[in-house]
Amino acid sequence: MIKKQIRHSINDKSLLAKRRHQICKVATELFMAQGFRETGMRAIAEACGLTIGALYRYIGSKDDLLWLSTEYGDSYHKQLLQKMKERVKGLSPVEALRESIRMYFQNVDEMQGLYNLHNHIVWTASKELRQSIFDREIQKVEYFNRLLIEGVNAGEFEVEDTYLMAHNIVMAANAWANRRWLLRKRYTLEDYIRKQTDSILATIQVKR
Amino acid sequence: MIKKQIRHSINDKSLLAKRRHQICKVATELFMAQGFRETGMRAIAEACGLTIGALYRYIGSKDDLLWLSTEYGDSYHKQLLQKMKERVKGLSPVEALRESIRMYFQNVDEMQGLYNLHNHIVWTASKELRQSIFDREIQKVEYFNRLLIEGVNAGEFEVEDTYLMAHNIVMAANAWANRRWLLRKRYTLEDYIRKQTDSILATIQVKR
Amino acid sequence: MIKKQIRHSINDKSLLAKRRHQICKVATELFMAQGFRETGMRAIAEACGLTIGALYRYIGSKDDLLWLSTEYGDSYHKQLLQKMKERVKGLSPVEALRESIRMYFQNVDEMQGLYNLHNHIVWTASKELRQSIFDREIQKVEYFNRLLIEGVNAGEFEVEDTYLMAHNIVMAANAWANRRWLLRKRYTLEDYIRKQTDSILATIQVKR
Amino acid sequence: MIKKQIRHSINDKSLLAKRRHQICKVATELFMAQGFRETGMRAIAEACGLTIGALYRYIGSKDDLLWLSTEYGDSYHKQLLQKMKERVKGLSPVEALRESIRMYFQNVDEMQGLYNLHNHIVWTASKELRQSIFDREIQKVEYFNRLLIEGVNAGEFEVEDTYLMAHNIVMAANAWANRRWLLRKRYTLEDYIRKQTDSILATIQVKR
DNA sequence: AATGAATGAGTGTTCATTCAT
DNA sequence: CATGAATGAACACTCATTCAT
Repeated sequence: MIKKQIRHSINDKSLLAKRRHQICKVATELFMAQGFRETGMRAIAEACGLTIGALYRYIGSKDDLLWLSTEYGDSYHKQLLQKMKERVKGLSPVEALRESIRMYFQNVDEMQGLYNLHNHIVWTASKELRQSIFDREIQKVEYFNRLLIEGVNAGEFEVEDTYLMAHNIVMAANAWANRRWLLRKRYTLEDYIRKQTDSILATIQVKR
Repeated sequence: MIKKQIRHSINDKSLLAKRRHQICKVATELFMAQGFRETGMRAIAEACGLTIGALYRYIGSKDDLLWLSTEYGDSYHKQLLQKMKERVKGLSPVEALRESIRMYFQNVDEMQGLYNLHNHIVWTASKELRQSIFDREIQKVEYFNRLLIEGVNAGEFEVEDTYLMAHNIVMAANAWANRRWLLRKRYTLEDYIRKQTDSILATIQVKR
Repeated sequence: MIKKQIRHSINDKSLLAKRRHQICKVATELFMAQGFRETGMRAIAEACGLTIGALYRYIGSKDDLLWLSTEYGDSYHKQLLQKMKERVKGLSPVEALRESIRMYFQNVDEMQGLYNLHNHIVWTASKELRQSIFDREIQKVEYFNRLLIEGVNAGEFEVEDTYLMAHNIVMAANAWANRRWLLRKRYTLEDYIRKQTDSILATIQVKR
Repeated sequence: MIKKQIRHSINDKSLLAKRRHQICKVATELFMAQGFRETGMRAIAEACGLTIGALYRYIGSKDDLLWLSTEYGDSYHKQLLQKMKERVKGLSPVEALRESIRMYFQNVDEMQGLYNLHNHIVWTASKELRQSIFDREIQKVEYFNRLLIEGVNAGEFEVEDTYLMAHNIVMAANAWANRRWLLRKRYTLEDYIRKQTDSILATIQVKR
């Protein structure tokens, strides 16, 4: 991950971290609700209960907020990947896939705002920021790709193109983030996870 | 479709229509290339060969251009739906699905810019505009849903949740619009269509 | 002279020229009175009877005002040099020097604001701007240097270092621009010119 | 010299004096290097090894630093004047002038930064500060004026206007401070001093 | 019907200064 | 005495929109 040094003028590290977390959260929500360009720094500051001057002690620029949010996203992304890897140790391919999908979709549900924001800004962001966001998605695709390949190798799955299937899984998760309001009319998260998983397994599982 | 009355001050109706079409086309292209906020009215006027003052005789505000572009998209959407319906008349459910997916994905490929623009602005747009954009997507989901239901009724398909499957088809099309640069590294459009279609049919087709 | 293309969005060229002249004059006065950094664009706009938006239709940035003022200065500088050259044609070295000094000092008196501004900003300006300002001064030094050399060649003057003498003449002119308030207590412009000229001639004129 | 009472909140007078001296030195250097407006209080505090809050216990405002730097300059100015007066005791007018010019020009060379800073800020400074800076220059002019008058009285010099000549000497010194980079291409400091002195003496010295 | 100069609220950002701890 | 987080007015600049011509 490309890391960006974000300017600040706060000595107290724990205060910096705490406030940045809050700022990032608030900004993400506002950006989501109104768009990046449409959200003013004054609105962010106000929503954080800070003055504009105080806000700028914790970040260097408006763009930094985007970087901050990708960094947060990145740490959560890494945690998720780590947790999934640990969780599936020793599990059968089918169970591994089930569990991974469940964990991933639940993560998307929890972090909905972040996922949507990143999906949104990716089209206007700088090259580096865009790359940084896409990289994470690609890593997730590759994680599921590996899972599927292992299942194929174990003789459990039969998939023509594991990569495409992995990609579809990630797209289904994205859909829960940005079509949620629509899907929720028909499915709970649990329903959605179960049905999508069943559908995938129906496609790839070797019938005996 | 919700229609919006867009202010103007032109008596000659055919001139109004002609100019609006041009303005909409130019604006849509600029929005796609640079983003909505990033494209100034001056740039639009210039690209249309109009002055700023003249431009405002044909539209009421910058936001109107978004509406115009939606309407523009809407006409293509209706055409597509119409064409698909005609094309599948008399075809077997499998063929109908194959053809519809092919036509739809090809349409997405051709109109990529418009799909991306609308996918993007949907998050910033006013409630009505957002609704108008999503409505089209829902109509597509419903089109595929009907196709699947007909296949099920005909005993050709076995699908637990047709709506979800239809939704996944639409998401796969969207993916071709906004992950194209990534997918193109692995698939041609033809590959992508064939593989996605095969995968879907593998899931739902009744084995005999 | 390095020329800078200054952004604007005015079609009417004569209006552009007229307004720019006014803006430049006003800005020069304000910069002189309060300093460059200390003078806000709003103050300039107000002093011009323009709104801030209108001001920016004639210039591209605050720095442009500095460039504009150097360009004006440059055209006056060239005119002065031209006029001096024409004036001294056929004159004796002594008369040529007398006339040149008179014309130059009078020019400094008239354009006092411009001379002072340039003397002032030269220390904070960009490299190019600084060069552009100094170049003019150097040209003046060289003009007087040539005059002195011609006098020496004609056997009229006896000067150890013509360049230094030329430099001193230019410094004496500068002094009238930026120590004016002090010198005026003791001398009228005419006094100052006459006394400085006499002093110079006393130093360099060959005694017979 | 006008003195300004500068606010502080320190009881220990020797600490106040010590710190102020340091602050003034550091600030003057930064102002010379980057300009007054361009140098932030934070940078000054940091360069002094103080916190922003501590800095403000020793001074009342940023402008005070300019006063402090003037006072600093003033002490050097007084020293110079004192030294020159002592040096010329018993010397002939010619020698007194030679020595004074040499000492003065060397001082300008050494303190170049301070001279330039004050020459620069004089145009932005408050009325009182400006007066304070100019006063020193006037004192120097008067010093040389007296020297010249004494020479005239002694029958050694013949000068129409001693004040103007004294003023020219001070301007020549200033030129070495703010045209140094240009003059250095042609003259060493020694050259410059000698040539200017010779030129002056050639003008004023009574020929026998 | 067309022009384009004018408007002015709004943008992101800075920085001298204060004051609770 | 020292700290440094907080303040908020000010800055240069933009741009959708209006309206006299």
